[in-house]
Amino acid sequence: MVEKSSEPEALAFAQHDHGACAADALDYARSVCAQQGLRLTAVRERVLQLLLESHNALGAYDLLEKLKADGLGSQPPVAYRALEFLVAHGFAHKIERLNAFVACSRTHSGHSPVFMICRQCHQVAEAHATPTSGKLGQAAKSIGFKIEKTVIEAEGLCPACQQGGDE
Amino acid sequence: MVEKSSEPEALAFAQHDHGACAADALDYARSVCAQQGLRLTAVRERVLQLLLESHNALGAYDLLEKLKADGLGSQPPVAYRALEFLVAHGFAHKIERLNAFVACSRTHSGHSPVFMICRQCHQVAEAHATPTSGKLGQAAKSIGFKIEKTVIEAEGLCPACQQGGDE
DNA sequence: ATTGTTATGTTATAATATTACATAGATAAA
DNA sequence: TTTATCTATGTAATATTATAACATAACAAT
Repeated sequence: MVEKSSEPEALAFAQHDHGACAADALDYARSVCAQQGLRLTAVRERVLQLLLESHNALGAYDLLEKLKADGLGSQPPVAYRALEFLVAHGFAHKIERLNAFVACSRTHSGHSPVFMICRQCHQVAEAHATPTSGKLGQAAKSIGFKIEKTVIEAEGLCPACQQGGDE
Repeated sequence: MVEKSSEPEALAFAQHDHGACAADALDYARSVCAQQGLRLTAVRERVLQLLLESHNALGAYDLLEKLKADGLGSQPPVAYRALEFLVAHGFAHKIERLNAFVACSRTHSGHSPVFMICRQCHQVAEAHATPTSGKLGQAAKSIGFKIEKTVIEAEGLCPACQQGGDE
């Protein structure tokens, strides 16, 4: 498995070379797809690129507009199908709170992401947890609930927006 | 503050006297509103009742149909406004994963609910956690993110549906 | 080349949610 | 108790998010 060099959690809110961060992630996706026989088609790759270009979550219709500008399909299913692929294979995540999507910020698979959404600048940072081992996991275990997937999203203010004033 | 007698976490998946559970919750909401000068109007009370009648999450349009049958308003804003009130005051919660709503199952205020959603029977159980003290809280703290609200939703199989076969 | 499979293009429509404005009801002040 | 004010409701229109259905095209494997 190809791995990027280790990186801090919650990258989005930290200073970083975003061009390199996006390029690395795209390379990574390409190599994973090559290894697993997945087809990272033009539409899928472009959607991933678009998601990687910002640390904000993008809605399906935001993406569609950009696809249209590129001469790719402009009807909703085009975006939703690409997103479905990217999410299914861990290259992107849906932020349920926003009905929008972000590129996955890490290169490990099988992880359980948690998101921090800034309500001011709308950037979304991804960190990781093992919810089945924490309190949620304990609660589930104690009542016999079998967790298959978790949605963990915190909303609040990122460091920069706390500085800038909390209007 | 009026309190119901203590109850187990994640009530929904346990055997219980549901009629009493719903009636208690409604009484509780009435007393809180009386104390706080909140107006638990006909529409708001009916929506809460409807949510309390089932441990499944209901969509705004599900509720609207039932309101219509009662001779109450049948346009979307009627349901959304009532839900907004109930959520704002902690009598109900939105399940982001489902774009649907459940009655709050506990009588304490200021809590931070976590939900377990059965993908088979669609029942939703509410438990509680203090996310700011767990791993999410630690991650947030370490990067300086200020959490204001959390969405924690686990999807999987409830005890009954694990028995019944996992089709 | 032919066939099976997967992805895309496209139309239509479903499901969820909000804006805007008019009316009615409750509360409070005069 | 009338008036003013504020809050909630009714209603129409529309925005936003998402899917179904089916035809066409691209790819992969004989």
